[in-house]
Amino acid sequence: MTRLRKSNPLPAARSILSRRFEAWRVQTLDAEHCPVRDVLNAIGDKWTTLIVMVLAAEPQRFSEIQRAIPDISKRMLTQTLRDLERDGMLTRKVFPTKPPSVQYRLTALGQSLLDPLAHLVLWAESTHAEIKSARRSYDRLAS
Amino acid sequence: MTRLRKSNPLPAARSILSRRFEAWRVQTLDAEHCPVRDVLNAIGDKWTTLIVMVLAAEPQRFSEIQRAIPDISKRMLTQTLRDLERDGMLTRKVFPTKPPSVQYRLTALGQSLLDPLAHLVLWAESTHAEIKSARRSYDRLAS
DNA sequence: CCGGATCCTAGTCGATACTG
DNA sequence: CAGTATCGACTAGGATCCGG
Repeated sequence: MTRLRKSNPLPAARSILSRRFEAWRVQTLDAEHCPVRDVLNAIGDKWTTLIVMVLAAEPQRFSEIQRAIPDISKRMLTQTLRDLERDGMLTRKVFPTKPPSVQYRLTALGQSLLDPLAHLVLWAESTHAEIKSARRSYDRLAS
Repeated sequence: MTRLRKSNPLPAARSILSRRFEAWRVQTLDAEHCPVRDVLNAIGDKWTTLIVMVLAAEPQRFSEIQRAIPDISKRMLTQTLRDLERDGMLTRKVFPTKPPSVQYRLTALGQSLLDPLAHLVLWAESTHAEIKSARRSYDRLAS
């Protein structure tokens, strides 16, 4: 019975982060209280990160956010803002003007998300071309 | 007609990253070729990041990955692995043994994702308690 | 201006059964 | 062992109408 030997480790740098992942992996990944799953579930949807990034520089009003993200519907903007408020990522302040106006502002917790998010954005920008290229190759072979 | 003044900027540090976001915001966010949307769409699903993290330390076989992520179905594991392969994040190597065995290994591109991902994981772990607490408060008020 | 309420569709995901 | 195929449930998300 032919069997694969224990697969050899990746050639180069097993960074500290890699080992961190290993430690993480043996941890609770099975449960619903896994932080990673919970967080990814929260920010992995279509609009959350975009909204957080729009609010990064300064607080914005509902309609300002909507203008910044042209193709979001009011429904999803409202819902996503509510979820973010629920998670303590932003505060919602109503000004009793006429017509009313509502300002959304990142909390300290929300701002703390900007840093890891920025790393992801930079990675996205720097690898986007390569990913698209890989996709084209793959699809070309599959055709 | 009462109208809100231009909202005042956040008190503290407008970091370099914040300004980076501002620059990013004026850019193409409207289109489908926006890198951020594309990438978030790719890694924002339920399993992608978990699989990448499982493969972080060393290449793994199909069933090894499945054991590491107990509640993933074969269907989703296969599909997510295919998507990752298509995006050039990992390579798939079939050993013509009997029964067959397939090894999945992160490419350099896939490994480059580990770094931004690690930041996100650390953030998730360090803020998870606070987020859950915020959620409880919110839900308590809504009840 | 800022939503809430409702309806509806398209995609995501899981369960199960089957194959080389 | 490592998948594929098919079905059906669930849900994210869009369109539209309405209201303070």
